[in-house]
Amino acid sequence: MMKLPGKTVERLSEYRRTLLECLNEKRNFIFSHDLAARLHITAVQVRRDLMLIGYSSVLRKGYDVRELIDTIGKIIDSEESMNVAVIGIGNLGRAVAGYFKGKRSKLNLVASFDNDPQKVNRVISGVKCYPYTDIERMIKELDIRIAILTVPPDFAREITEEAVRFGIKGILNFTTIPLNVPSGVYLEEYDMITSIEKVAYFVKENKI
Amino acid sequence: MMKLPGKTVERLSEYRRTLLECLNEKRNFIFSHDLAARLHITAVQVRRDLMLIGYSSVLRKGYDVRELIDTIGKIIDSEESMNVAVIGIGNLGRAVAGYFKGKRSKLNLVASFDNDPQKVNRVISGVKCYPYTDIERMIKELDIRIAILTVPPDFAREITEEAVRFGIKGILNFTTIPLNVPSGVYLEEYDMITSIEKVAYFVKENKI
DNA sequence: TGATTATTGTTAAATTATTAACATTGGTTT
DNA sequence: AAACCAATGTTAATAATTTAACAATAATCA
Ligand SMILES: NC(=O)c1ccc[n+]([C@@H]2O[C@H](COP(=O)([O-])OP(=O)(O)OC[C@H]3O[C@@H](n4cnc5c(N)ncnc54)[C@H](O)[C@@H]3O)[C@@H](O)[C@H]2O)c1
Ligand SMILES: NC(=O)c1ccc[n+]([C@@H]2O[C@H](COP(=O)([O-])OP(=O)(O)OC[C@H]3O[C@@H](n4cnc5c(N)ncnc54)[C@H](O)[C@@H]3O)[C@@H](O)[C@H]2O)c1
Repeated sequence: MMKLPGKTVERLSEYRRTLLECLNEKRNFIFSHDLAARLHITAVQVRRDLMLIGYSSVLRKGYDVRELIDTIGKIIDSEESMNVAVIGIGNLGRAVAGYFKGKRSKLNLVASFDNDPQKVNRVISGVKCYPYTDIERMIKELDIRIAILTVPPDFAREITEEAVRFGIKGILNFTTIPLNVPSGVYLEEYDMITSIEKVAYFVKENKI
Repeated sequence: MMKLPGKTVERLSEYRRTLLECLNEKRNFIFSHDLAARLHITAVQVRRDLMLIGYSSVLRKGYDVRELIDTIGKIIDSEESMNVAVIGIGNLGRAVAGYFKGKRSKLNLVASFDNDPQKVNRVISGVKCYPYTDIERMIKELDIRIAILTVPPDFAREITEEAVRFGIKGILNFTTIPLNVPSGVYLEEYDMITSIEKVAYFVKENKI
């Protein structure tokens, strides 16, 4: 399977989430335009994405929900589950940890790291917090591949550099500092302020 | 000024954040490639974006940091400041509120709403929490335009429908439910799980 | 001063992403 | 069974976004 466009990967994740909702509703088949409507995109887009992963519908009943969930899993999940850690278990870190814990079977949140003595060696939001000084050892011991970065901006660069050196292969950066990673490490950044400013801009423009 | 592409608006917000950092460092001028490097994009992209907003550099010293900050503000900020509320002041809501409070001069977080009796009528993460039942009155009284939605997924649709009816013009949706809004209302959605799954996918692919 | 260099703004080209078009498939209806 | 229909997979067209190319400008230097 050739590497998929990032946008398609994002949508596959969304398809799966939506399909899981379908299962809850005891819906076993779904048409492309139905799935599309739930996500407010076009049916063509759905069909095109599914074409890229080589999934075909059955009969004229639409896509087999369960089967498609599995197929998407085969594409976007890793074979064995992948371990994730939150670095900086402050306000945002706790929210993410609490939310994430136990959500995805193939992605396990196995640790958090912090340097606040009040926090280390406790279970916070369902996940054990280790002292940051142990990060090298724990990354190796727990085979952590992905880090969610929620430390104060000033520490983001240094911590990233270290985490990568110790074996982290993917970073989701919620700090406001753009990071540098060597090739071979995948970086995804999200800046809330940017999102809100974007909303504000289009609200303003609509008014005119 | 014609309506700018969403991507450009996002970057303008990022440029401004970076330029504010420059001011802190007492840097008063910056070259396009410098600004680009800090954000890990290309200099051409910076120049093209600035072209779109009609900003020109001075001399061969690069862009005047202070001036560019102002220019970007004129483009993406609204004339008078715009009021924002968080709906659902749980884990994520509190993180966002605490982070956002007092960050942007033109965007004021003026209220939060919740239906938990333990939370209403208290100041939480620096912002007053009102009972959800007062939302109609408060949106009007405080002239709230933008809502950040951090309620449990099951309530997202209904709350959105009401908020829009009461005058909300922009929504930043952090719930996992895709929302429907009428035209004239701007919607931005962000799904953390999707981001993490995307990271996991590319980590997996890199390995191969 | 005149050549050189660095940096810009802008047009054009390339790339990426989305949407449209349409022939195909197999069920449904008359 | 013939005509019709709904939905699909795929190719082609369109639109959006990014990158490249390059002439223009002014500072620097020999
Ligand atoms: N709260 C939000 O909604 C929000 C939104 C967007 C971005 N952010 C960004 O996310 C980051 C965290 O935000 P927050 O509100 O959770 O802040 P916070 O201060 O509540 O949390 C930061 C945590 O990092 C820990 N920490 C500090 N230095 C550390 C170090 N050197 N090593 C390990 N841990 C360390 C602190 O002890 C704390 O627990 C910030 O960079 C912020 O800009 C937050
Ligand atoms: N925590 C995260 O990092 C995270 C990440 C991604 C998405 N989300 C989404 O964000 C939302 C909130 O997550 P959370 O972790 O903060 O959950 P939470 O349960 O901590 O917070 C939800 C808040 O909404 C309030 N609420 C419930 N029903 C309400 C109603 N009808 N009207 C007004 N307020 C109501 C609750 O009292 C609570 O304070 C969820 O939809 C979740 O899927 C959270």
